Amino acid sequence: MPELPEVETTRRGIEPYLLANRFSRIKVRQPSLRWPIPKNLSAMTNRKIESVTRRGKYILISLGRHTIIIHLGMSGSLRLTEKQVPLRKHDHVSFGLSDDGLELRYHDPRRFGCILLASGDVFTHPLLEKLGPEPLSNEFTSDYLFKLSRKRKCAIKNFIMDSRTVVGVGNIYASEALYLSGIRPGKAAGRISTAASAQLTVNIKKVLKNAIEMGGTTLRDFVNSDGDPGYFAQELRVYGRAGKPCTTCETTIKAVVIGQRSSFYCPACQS
DNA sequence: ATCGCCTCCTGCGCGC
DNA sequence: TGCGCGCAGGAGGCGA
Repeated sequence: MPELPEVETTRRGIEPYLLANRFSRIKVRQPSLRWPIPKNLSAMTNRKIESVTRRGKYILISLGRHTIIIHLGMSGSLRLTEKQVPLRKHDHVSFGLSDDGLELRYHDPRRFGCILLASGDVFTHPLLEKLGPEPLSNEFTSDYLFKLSRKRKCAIKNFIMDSRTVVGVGNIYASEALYLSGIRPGKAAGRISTAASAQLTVNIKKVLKNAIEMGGTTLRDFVNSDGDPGYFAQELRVYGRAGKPCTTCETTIKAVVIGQRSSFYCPACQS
């Protein structure tokens, strides 16, 4: 389940190899991802790769007029390998690079991810146009979060995981940020105080920044690595710790399901 | 407009 | 040790 930090780490890992390079061959083996891979993806060869950016959990590879949009879903990864390295099961797409004998491979056992193609302004693509601010940007402020949450009855955890509110907050970091902010995940978004909203904004930024920094340490040898920056060894305070003692007060951590997703909190530290 | 449920898919963990 | 079942999970889409 790549969350934003894993996606950003992947982006940073592949960027140096892609920039100013070209795809010499694009081979699609399994086109059935979340949406079918467009047939003309394979035609996107020999175009200069102008940038490798990220919007939310989408990796954007700009080829000038066209942009390849890649989402890793929950089991996807992108790895660089030498072309002669045998394919693994679930290596659905290979992007051969022209310069250096390397290949970018999209691997996704559960196929919840997607690879799409946009032409023109990628930010008007339906998947991108309604996205909220980047969590680490100056646009994501406590004031913004507070105002947007007014009169909202949904759980605060669902609210911060909604990409229209803010992008890139996945299930793990939502639980962690709410813990650090002393807010119960099931609390109605509209009932969050200004102080809690400020805490939450800061802590969302904090957990994501921490994880990205930890990811940075895995960037060495991105080529032929296991391609899975995966879950950084960041200490998780509540996620997956149901039944274990809270690291602050030793109260037993509780698990609840909110919006079909497992959520964890300390009944004493969070209200 | 907002909310909550459903869906896609495979690997894994658990229970027997 | 082996098998089968059920669950997890990002996020768009849809029905209420």
